[in-house]
Amino acid sequence: MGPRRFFFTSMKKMVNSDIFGHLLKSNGLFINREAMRPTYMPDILPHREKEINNLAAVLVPALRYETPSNVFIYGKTGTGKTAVTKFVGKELLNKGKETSKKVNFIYINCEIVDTQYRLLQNIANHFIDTWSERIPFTGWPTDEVFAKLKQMIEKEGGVIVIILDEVDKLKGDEALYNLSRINTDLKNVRVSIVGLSNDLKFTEFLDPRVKSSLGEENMIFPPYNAGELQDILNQRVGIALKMDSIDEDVVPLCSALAAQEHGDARRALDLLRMSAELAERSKSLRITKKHVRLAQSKIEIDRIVEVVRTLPAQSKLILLAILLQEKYNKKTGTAGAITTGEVYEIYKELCKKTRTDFLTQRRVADLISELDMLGIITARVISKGRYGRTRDIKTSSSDDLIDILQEDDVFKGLVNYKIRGQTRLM
DNA sequence: AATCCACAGGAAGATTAGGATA
DNA sequence: TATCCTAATCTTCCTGTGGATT
Repeated sequence: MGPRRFFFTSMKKMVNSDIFGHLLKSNGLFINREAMRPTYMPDILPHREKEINNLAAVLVPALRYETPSNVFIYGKTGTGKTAVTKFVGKELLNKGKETSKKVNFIYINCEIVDTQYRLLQNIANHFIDTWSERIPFTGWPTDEVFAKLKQMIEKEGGVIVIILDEVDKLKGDEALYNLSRINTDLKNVRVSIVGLSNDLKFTEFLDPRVKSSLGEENMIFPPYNAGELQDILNQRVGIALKMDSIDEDVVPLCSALAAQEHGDARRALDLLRMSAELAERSKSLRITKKHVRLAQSKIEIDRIVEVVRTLPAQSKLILLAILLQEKYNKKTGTAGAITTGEVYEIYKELCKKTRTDFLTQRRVADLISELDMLGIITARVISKGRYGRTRDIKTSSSDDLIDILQEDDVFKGLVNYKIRGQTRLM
């Protein structure tokens, strides 16, 4: 053991290994980095007092062992649905403990837990330490899990509030139907459900029985306006950052930019956090508008890179065709304006090279407009008079997307693919 | 004013994939 | 495990059209 230990300690001295220590010491701008993460739960949620009170009013019967109404809450992303419900839930639990009432509060994100089986399993496993053995990931018939769940919560007693975040992601409405009727089979315990959704039309094509029983109360969270976003950001700045580490026009800028994007508080926070991190990395003493601009473009680029990376193969081939044509045009000095037809021809060539079978032009046209909607390219319809009507296709990001496509093994050989010198009118 | 290119983009049917059900 | 259902994907066939050219 001795020599080995010596080896390592001496290594440490030899190599310039204290990279983190160096970064740790360089006094950054943060006091509490966590406070800028979207998961952070502040003690006060600005501009949501009304929503908090409304929800609390609906749930308060739980503390008297009465069944609270089921609630549906709508609101776009970043309007504080999750934060408000979690906040109220926490308070409810506290009050329950204080008054020694049996109140349970379960939060489930249906985007992750998206089938009836896993939903029931998830709820049931909340009570494992109070009673019984765990329900396995798979194997049991669904109705048996349901029966077991009822048995378990009956034993638990009291009132159980279940939060279903992103309910619209839940597959099939059977789960909701069963849950909404669960109270009829229970004596000792009351269950109430709070569903969160960012899709206003969600209930429209829901089983009417579920709709009426779950939508006893409805709440709508409006988007934040720029001023409200400023208050939220300022609150976080106070917790997260050192004094005097931020220009006073930074928060208004972040708020304004996020307000344009439907008042999404998460966006605003991400933008601010990224600005702060960029400022810190560039060893600036204060966060300035410059950093916000940088952060904004970085977020945008990150988004595009992520989207491109997860694109289906066919779309990738189409995108590559566009990129190659663009490169070719740049080299030959041909002016922009790539048409659908041109893209399709190259796309077909690429498919032959990769031994992929190609889609029809009709379909490719749809995929092109899909790429347009994702913001990777811009494709607007133009008329070239006698020479027809087509789309004018350009990549919208100046960044080199070819590198990202190259990660895909299939594309390795294609990136240097030469477009045949085609003589084309105009 | 008439023509006509090179597609856009709608409708409907076929095919496929993934999940539910027996 | 087989098969059945549904939603997404893709094809086929189609009609429509802005504006340079004739």
